[in-house]
Amino acid sequence: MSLRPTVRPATPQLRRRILAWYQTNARNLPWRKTKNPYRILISEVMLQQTQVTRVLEKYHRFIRRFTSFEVLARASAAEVIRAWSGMGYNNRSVRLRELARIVRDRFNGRLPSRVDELLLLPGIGRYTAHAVACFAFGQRVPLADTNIARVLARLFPGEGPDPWSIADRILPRRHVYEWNQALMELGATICTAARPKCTSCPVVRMCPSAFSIAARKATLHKKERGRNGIPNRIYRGRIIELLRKSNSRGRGLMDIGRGVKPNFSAADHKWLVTLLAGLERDGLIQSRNRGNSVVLRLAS
DNA sequence: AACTCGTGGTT
DNA sequence: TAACCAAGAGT
Repeated sequence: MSLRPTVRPATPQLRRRILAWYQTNARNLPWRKTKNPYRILISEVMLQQTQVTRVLEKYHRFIRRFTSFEVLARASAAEVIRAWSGMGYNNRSVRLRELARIVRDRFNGRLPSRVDELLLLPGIGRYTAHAVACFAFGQRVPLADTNIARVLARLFPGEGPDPWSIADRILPRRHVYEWNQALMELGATICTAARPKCTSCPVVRMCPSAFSIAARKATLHKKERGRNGIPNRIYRGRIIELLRKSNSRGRGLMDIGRGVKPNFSAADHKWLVTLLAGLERDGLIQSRNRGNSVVLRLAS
């Protein structure tokens, strides 16, 4: 019996090369210069489905205005929603404030550090829980986001569709913070979805997919039929954006509808009412009927 | 488990 | 220009 498997995994070399590459190629991102759990959490939630360049614009202003869980918990929903302007997925801002209140009321103002505790908080799923555990609390946990999933799928084709199991298998003992950041960095800057820069890749020699951009599997997904084929969330966003500017509008539904949808007609009334109910249910707005008109405002 | 939730840049 | 894409989460 041999002392080691006949086919030695290439992971040691893979780790070395990727970590070395990261050392000299890491972007200078503000959330990489702190281990403050609050700031790490804010950055990770902002980064959900949102480009780094967009987050960079808003991150500083947000944490300067809301400096801690305590401050964020004390703010009104409307304030937080306004500060979220331009970020998209406005539900995240509401959940972030709810999270801050839970941390204040039930965790003595300190963010839990364990993954299983983090997962119970609103707006925190598997990715964010692991990211916070690793980046803020230094824990040795694997990480898989869309970048890492793409990198691993190209490096290890045929190991199944679950990036988490691969990430777990190749996770190094040490330098886990740098490792997880490096995998994301590689996916974001080199191993990109559209035109991977294989000539600049530190592990091109170990990559079965090098220079063979996997034919984008025809994304079968998402109908998202709204009005005229435009998803409802677009109109939701327009309503929120309107309310960010003018706090309250006491007008007819017709006026509100015309404010967010061209050619808004009486036939769209029911649709708009449903839309507003959804926004209210999500804690983004409050609406009151006042006779023949409606008063809308951002939630308090 | 498919669907929904913004926003704006890139192709 | 229409489609795609971006540090996912909730239902």
